[in-house]
Amino acid sequence: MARRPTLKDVASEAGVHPATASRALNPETRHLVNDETAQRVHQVADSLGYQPNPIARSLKTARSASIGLIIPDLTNPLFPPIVRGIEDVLGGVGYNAWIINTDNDPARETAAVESLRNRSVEGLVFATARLHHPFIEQLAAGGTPTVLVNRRLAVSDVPSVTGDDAGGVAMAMRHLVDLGHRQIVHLAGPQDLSTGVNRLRAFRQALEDHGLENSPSRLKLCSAWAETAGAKAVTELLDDGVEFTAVLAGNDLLALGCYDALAERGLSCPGDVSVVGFNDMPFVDKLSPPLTTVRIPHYELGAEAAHLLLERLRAPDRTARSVLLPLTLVNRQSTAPPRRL
Amino acid sequence: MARRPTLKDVASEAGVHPATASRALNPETRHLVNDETAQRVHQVADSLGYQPNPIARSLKTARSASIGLIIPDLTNPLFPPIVRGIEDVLGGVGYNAWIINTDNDPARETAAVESLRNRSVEGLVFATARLHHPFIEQLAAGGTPTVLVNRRLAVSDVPSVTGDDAGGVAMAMRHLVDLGHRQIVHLAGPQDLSTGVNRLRAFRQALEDHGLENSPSRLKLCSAWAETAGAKAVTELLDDGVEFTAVLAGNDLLALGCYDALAERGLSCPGDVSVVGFNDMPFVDKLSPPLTTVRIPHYELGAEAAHLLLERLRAPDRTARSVLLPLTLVNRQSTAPPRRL
DNA sequence: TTGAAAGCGCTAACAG
DNA sequence: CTGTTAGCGCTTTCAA
Repeated sequence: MARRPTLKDVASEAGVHPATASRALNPETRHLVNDETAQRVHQVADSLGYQPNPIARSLKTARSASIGLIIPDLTNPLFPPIVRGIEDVLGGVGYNAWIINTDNDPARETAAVESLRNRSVEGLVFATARLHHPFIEQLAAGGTPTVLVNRRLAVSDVPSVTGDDAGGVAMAMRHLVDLGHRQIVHLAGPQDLSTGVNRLRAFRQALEDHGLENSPSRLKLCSAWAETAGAKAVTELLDDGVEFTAVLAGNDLLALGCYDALAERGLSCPGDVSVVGFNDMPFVDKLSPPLTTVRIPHYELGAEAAHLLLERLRAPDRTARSVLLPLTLVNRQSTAPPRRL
Repeated sequence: MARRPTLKDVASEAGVHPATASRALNPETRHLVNDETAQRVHQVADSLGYQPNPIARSLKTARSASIGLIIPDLTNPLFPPIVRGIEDVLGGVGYNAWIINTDNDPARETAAVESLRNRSVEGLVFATARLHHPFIEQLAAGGTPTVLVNRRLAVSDVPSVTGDDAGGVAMAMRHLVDLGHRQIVHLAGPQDLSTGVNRLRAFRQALEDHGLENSPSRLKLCSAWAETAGAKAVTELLDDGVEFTAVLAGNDLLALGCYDALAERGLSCPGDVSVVGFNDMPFVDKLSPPLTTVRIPHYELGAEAAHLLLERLRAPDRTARSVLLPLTLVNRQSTAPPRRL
């Protein structure tokens, strides 16, 4: 197999110095070279099938046209669309992403970031942010271009791209109230994540806005975004005799658990209890009943995060900006007017 | 921010030549150096927080401790487990993967592979293989270490890791026959993919094995692994008055379409028609009825593919070997004895 | 506008 | 066992 041509090959074939060939081939520096020469170099490069060696370039420039993407777990259906959004935008400008799964293990996170830095990644996108996340804060404070996606930090100027949870909850609650519901419970997600606390906060706000009683018994804190946690919460609610006609689940998995618990007690959805989820995961439209849920534009979240990061790379001194993407209520069959008044 | 220490820093701090430091730090060559010296070098490296620069190493060695992984689309729930299986195994030996989504576009595939080679990836894993796939065949013939996962080529010695479709279909068919079904239709997937043809072939074999009539009318070729294709196929079957009591769908998406078509015609599953899927995608246990399906161990497929590739990298001359992983039937509620005899 | 020269950080002959 | 030397392929001063 013939050795791949190098810049030197192109240069000698075109009768110029390698430095000139480099300048001619690099769009950034092409203007420094005689137009005619540049064209010749390009022709030779094409005919030889020359492809620059990104490794050599990285070594010299300490840049790599790549970024690191840190996610909890690729098999969680939330993340693939985010990843694709990021990759599609990056790909458009010749960048690539290294994807790391941390399984929410801080040790893996730090190790991964260390190894990414050795690879000279130019920036980092985290989908793993907890409300208090010293590691990320340090990194960002240390000047590493960093963007958060899907989740954000509690107080910080690290730019983030997230869904407008407050708006989403408000829509969901209005929907339930419009249907006639007055006794609504919330299955809140982990309170160390921005999504968990923001949705809970918005739930309380909505109760107030609609003049509904803010009864502590109508709130369940779930320690994980998991079906079992949702089922457990609803079972306890039922056992405690809490009255409710609707459930706002912190996410779709919790809503799924809710379905399970309801079914186990012989309660029908939406006949006895309406349920609203969050995320619009794949296939929740295939449940029975199809789940009414607040859709988060995950692909767009990723795309926007990539844009933000690229912008930071180009203009590091521009002030950080976070973006909130609008959510939409997907109205399916798991919500209906309450049976009892 | 202090410059990261280089090998030279470590060497001078330890009072040795950089080459010695290199040998001491690299496990492969550590035995070439005095034990005492090596220890000192390691200590200095630790205290300085030295991390080798993989880019410089790659440039020198033309190896990169990374491989390329070419998949159709990360948002298809089939692939994330495969990816994780691969990454987990590779990670264990210090390797990483570049993930590329092709969206089944051959042009993107060739472009991606080209760019991966520029990055000196040491091998390639394809999850995009079609039965006839000249590009992959050329690559493998050209000496690029290549492994296929999930799908394989028609005739070729390119090693692959796939599920045992024949065995899976046999199990599913036996299950249906044991329930009493005699009129079984197959929704076959795309016939340019090994999965599509292998399952169809196994279906025919099973008909023969069980002494069932091989009626052409009981077969529908679907042009895509998509819900709409499955729905269309079943609707046509019904319109044509074909008699059947069970459907073996080529995959879960096709089975989903089958559910839709059945529901639209007011037929119940499994009361009127039993349905078996393929893959055991996430959440098919939440459908109503929960889908009986043939489970493919996607994570293990990925892990095995990574092992195979690593082995090829270590011993390129060993003869290529393909592996077939056993499938299991997940018996849920979409199958039952036929109503009519 | 182009060439010369140096060097990014590392490893691999080769000598000693 | 260790040091010397050279160079992977590219970019970037600096000088002409």
